[in-house]
Amino acid sequence: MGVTIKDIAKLAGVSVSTVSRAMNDTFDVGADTRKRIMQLVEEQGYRPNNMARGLVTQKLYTIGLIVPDISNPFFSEIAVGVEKRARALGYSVIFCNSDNDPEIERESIAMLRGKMVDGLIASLSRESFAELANIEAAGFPLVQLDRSIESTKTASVLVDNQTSGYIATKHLLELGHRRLIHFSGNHATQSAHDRKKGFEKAVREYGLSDNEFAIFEGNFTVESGIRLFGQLLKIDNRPTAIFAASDLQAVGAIAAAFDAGVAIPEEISIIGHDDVPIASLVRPRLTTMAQPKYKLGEIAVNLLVRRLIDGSAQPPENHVLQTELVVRQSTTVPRTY
Amino acid sequence: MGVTIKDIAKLAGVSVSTVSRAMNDTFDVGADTRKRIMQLVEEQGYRPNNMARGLVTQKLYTIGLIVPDISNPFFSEIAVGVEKRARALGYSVIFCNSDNDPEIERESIAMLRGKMVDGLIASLSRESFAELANIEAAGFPLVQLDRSIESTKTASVLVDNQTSGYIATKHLLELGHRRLIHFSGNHATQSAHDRKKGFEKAVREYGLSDNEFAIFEGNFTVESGIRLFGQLLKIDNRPTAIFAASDLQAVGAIAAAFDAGVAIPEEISIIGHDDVPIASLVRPRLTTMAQPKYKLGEIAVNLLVRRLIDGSAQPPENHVLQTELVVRQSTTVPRTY
DNA sequence: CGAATTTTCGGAAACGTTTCCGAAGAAAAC
DNA sequence: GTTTTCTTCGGAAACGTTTCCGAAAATTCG
Repeated sequence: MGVTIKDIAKLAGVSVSTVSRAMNDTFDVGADTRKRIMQLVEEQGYRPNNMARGLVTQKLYTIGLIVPDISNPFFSEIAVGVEKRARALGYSVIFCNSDNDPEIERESIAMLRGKMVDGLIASLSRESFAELANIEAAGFPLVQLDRSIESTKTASVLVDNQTSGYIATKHLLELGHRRLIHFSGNHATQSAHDRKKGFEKAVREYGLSDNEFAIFEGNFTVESGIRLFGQLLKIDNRPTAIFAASDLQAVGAIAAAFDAGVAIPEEISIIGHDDVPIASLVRPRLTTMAQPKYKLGEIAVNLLVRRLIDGSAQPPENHVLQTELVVRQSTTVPRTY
Repeated sequence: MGVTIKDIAKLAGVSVSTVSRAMNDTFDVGADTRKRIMQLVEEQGYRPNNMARGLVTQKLYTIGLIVPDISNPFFSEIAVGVEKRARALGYSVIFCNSDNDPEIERESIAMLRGKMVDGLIASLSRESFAELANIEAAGFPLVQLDRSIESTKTASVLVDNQTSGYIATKHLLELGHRRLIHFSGNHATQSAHDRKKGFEKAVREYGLSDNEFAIFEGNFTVESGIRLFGQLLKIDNRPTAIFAASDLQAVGAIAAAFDAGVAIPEEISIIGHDDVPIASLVRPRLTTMAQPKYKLGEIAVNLLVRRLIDGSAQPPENHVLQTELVVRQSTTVPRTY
């Protein structure tokens, strides 16, 4: 359709290869011819066809990004981190929503590979381990995002969810709470699993007995928070504090509390996880564990392009970032009766 | 790297073209040879290289998506709409954040075209009209998203922002409010412009005098809502109702109101725009104009692939969707003193 | 059974690049 | 002035497909 390298070559009266070299190499072409060529390029608005180029160089300067749901504020912030950093390095990104569905994940991976993306950044469900083994075996560059897998063969960037859960819970315990509940996240994810582990560890460490804490299984959504809070209202010996696996969940719980007329944090303290934008908007402002979301995305692409450039010379790095407790208004000391 | 069509051809003892036909056409190849080939394909895990294919067919089955900020819940919902619909139709999508920066927009468009995406869905700033003319002239398939441009040569899907602003304002007026303020959106966007128009129209229609309404210029962010509300507190003859150009802005205003101790909606009614998820989470629940976000994305890709298939046989369609007033808790009748 | 038609397939060009190799000419060395 | 070395360039192969064209084989028809 557009203007091609042949057109430029013809116009400049040189061969195709000379034009190519003029555009890529810095040597091996005369100064005046280069100038002439570049001028033509400018005039004609020539842009090399990356597909043709990719065919021979095996590099498309495109990376794939697979996340469960890009409308989830947690992932959308990661996505902008990925996109911005990628663009700065000359890459562009194809994204796919997986809905945490292993079937869609598999499909997306296959599609992306067929499209010859240079590498993949993915936040996969635990069911997709087999698929990951394939990717590894084929030597396809991959960095795991947010969700760790056991294999040490693949690069990853993730947060230390276990100590994050531990610190969140400890915050509650140190305030004096002794009846705790954890709203868990999607059990298919490693991070939900780890946060729960952290909760349990803290609770054990403080010597709480089995009837002093409980775990409500849920997922990361607002609806889950609403539902779980409703459930909580029905039990006797109501807890004085909640550790929600996500801010969305926590915000849902706060809304439900408001509607049920239970005062936050006076009657029940709530701590969330992630520090998404809503967290500081909701009243009371949500105490939460802040994830370095933007940074997660950034580091992921750093790791990936390093791998793309070095090949597999270096062993894969596994970055684990720490979260940060940000205390706002939704947690306080328990009421003394 | 992987297994190529030649390998399959060799294994099957047929020519390359036969393998190609076996995979694409439904005729022109014997039933038994086809079966043999397909079996090999399965065994060897062969997937055609889309880049090579795209080179000859000029179709990559990839579309570009340019939005100002994918972490904005409005756009992220649109994004899942386009991604899901695109995937259903066999396309994948490359996305770019433009930050409403014409420079980045230009860059992204050039990059996307070099990558030979089949078409483009974009939500561009008004400054990029010149660029659009180029795209049109080059016959590059484009559908304008959410933001209209004057040209009728390009397909578009957008909401009727003017009547949306009109209806929102009318809602306030019908409740009895007579001192109104509009928090405007990013002036670089057409939609902000149109909503403001709608506000003005309604306000004139109800015969408000110049000192009974005002417009505070801002943008679509939470911070803008907070800042503008602070500004509002300083004026005498405080308005009794606000029409905010976006929910984010409205939510910011509600938070600021909460902090300043002004009761919503008793002292000031607020209506937002978009109906993003936060709107129903915040207390009081936000009255707002619901945009069919997911649908916007869906229709955009429908329009685009229709164009991709038909070529420019059909004239470009311009879909304009209507918003819907959803009344929640943040608006009520004005207090009578 | 021969001719006409249909089915099934292979060869080759093409898509737009990059890159290897070698050649021609200019500059440097002797 | 001849040989050697650089510099600058062109030719051609290659990347992995699709698709056009034509040929061989198989089928149908009279």
